[in-house]
Amino acid sequence: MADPLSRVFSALADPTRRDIVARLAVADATVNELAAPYDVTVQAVSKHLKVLEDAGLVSRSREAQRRPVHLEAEVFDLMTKWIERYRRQAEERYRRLDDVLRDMPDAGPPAQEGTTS
Amino acid sequence: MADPLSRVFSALADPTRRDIVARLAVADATVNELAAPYDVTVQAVSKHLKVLEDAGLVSRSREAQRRPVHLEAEVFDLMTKWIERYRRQAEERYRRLDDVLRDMPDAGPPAQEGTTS
DNA sequence: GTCTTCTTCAACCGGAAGGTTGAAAAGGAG
DNA sequence: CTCCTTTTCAACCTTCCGGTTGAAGAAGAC
Repeated sequence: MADPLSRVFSALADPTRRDIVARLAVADATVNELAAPYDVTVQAVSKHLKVLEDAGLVSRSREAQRRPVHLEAEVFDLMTKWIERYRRQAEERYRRLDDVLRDMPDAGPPAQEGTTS
Repeated sequence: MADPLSRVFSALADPTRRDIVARLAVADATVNELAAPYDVTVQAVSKHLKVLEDAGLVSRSREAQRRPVHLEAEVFDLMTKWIERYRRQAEERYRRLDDVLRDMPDAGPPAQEGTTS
């Protein structure tokens, strides 16, 4: 899976990873601290962090043996832009459909609407 | 995978499905029409549409044998809200960090627990 | 040096994802 | 009714994903 957008969406498709992101939004944390609340092994959380890191959502620095994890907010823009683009497009299309229907009082389409029975 | 947010993120983690969404933002389409550009079988696209439908991103009506697929824009809000929340939080924290660093020319404690008096 | 802590690497396992082929519904069109 | 089109269902296969255990790096602490 090469493209960045897929990596970000995929990374956030997991509830545990979203929870990690939520906690990192409050404060940086180490792998051990992050793993504490969950009943999975530290290794599993380390894997989750690798996924988040590959997606560009977090970065890790070094501080003695510890590797504090930091949330990188910029990548969110990628998603937001993608989402907003198609949302706007879809909503505009929706609006336009309303207009078309208003301008078309006749010309019975096959849609089984109420049909003025 | 029960929760709606995971379903939406997961659905959009696939490039083909994102492309389908992009095309549906322009106009509704049938399964056959949607499948045409890709070099996968129609069945595969039908599966993709099922994923998108389960995520609430598209809906299907019935029109003779055809099942026109329609993009539902509302679900995007779920994601947008989630994303914006943590992005804002992270950015605010970033700003605050700048302030802290400016007010703290020295004194480097390991900054373990919060104790944000 | 040795010990301890924090983290990651490697191998493995079960299940879900995305693809295929083949057949079956569902509904016109002849 | 018989065909044809559109779509989905059912198996099946392969790869990826999230989890495990066990061992190995990395960097203080003693």
